Amino acid sequence: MELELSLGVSPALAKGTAMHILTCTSAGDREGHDELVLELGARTAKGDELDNLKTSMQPEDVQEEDLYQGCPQPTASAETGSVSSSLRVEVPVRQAAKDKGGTGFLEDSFKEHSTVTPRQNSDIASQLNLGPRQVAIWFQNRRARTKLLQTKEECENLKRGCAALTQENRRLQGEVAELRALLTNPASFTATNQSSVPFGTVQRGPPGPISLVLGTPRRKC
DNA sequence: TTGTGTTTTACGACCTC
DNA sequence: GAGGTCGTAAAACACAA
Repeated sequence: MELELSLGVSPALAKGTAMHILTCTSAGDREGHDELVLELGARTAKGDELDNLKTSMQPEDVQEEDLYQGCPQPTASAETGSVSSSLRVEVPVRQAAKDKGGTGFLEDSFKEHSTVTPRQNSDIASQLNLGPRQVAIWFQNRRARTKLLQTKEECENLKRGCAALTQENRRLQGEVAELRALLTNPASFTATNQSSVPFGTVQRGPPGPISLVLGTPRRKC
C-alpha cells in the first residue's frame, strides 16, 4: 500500500516547479498491523530538485519541530492508516528571518548593505540554512519594500506640500478679491476691511495702472 | 468562522552595466 | 551574461464582523 499526499502547493507548483510530497508507505504486516513509513521530500513537478529545496527541505536536514512550528503535529494512526490533523510547512525564509535575534539576521545584514555579493550571499545562506537563491530573492524583495516605503513617504510629503500650497493660494485669491473690490469701490474701504488689508492703501493716480502702496504699520496710541 | 486586506515569498520578463 | 528592477501570483498572516 502506498499513499502519496501533496502538501502545501506553492504557486510554483502551478508553474511546474516545486511540490512537497508526503509519502505514506505500508511496510508489511507486523502483529497484524501495517507499519506506516512517512517520508517528506521535495521535488519539482518535472521530478527534479530545486536549489532552495535542496538546502531547506531535505528530509535529513529537516527537524520535525521546524516543520510543524506553531501547528499541531500530524499523527498517523497505524490502526487506520489515516493521517490526521492539518499539515503545514513553515516557509523556511519566514522563520529564518525571525530567528537569530530580535530584528532578524537578514534584516541586520540588509542594514549593513542592501545588496550582497555572491560570497556574502552564500555566507548568509549557510548561516541560516537557506538556499543562496532564497537569500538573493529575500534581498530583492527587501529592496523593493524599501523603495515602496520611500515612494509612499515622498507621496505623503507631496500631498502635504500640495495642501499647504492650496491653502496659501486660497488666501491670496481672497486678498486679490478684496483688492479688486477696493478698486471698484474705494469708499467701501472701511475699518473692518482695513484690518484685512494691513498697512496698504490704494492710490488712484493719473490715468494708467493703479498701484498699491504699502506703508508702515500705525502704532496704536 | 469567514471574509477581506496586507505582507511575504518566489518567479518570469525585461533592463543595465 | 550576471545581477538588478518591475509586475505579478499565491500562500501566509492579521483582523474585523
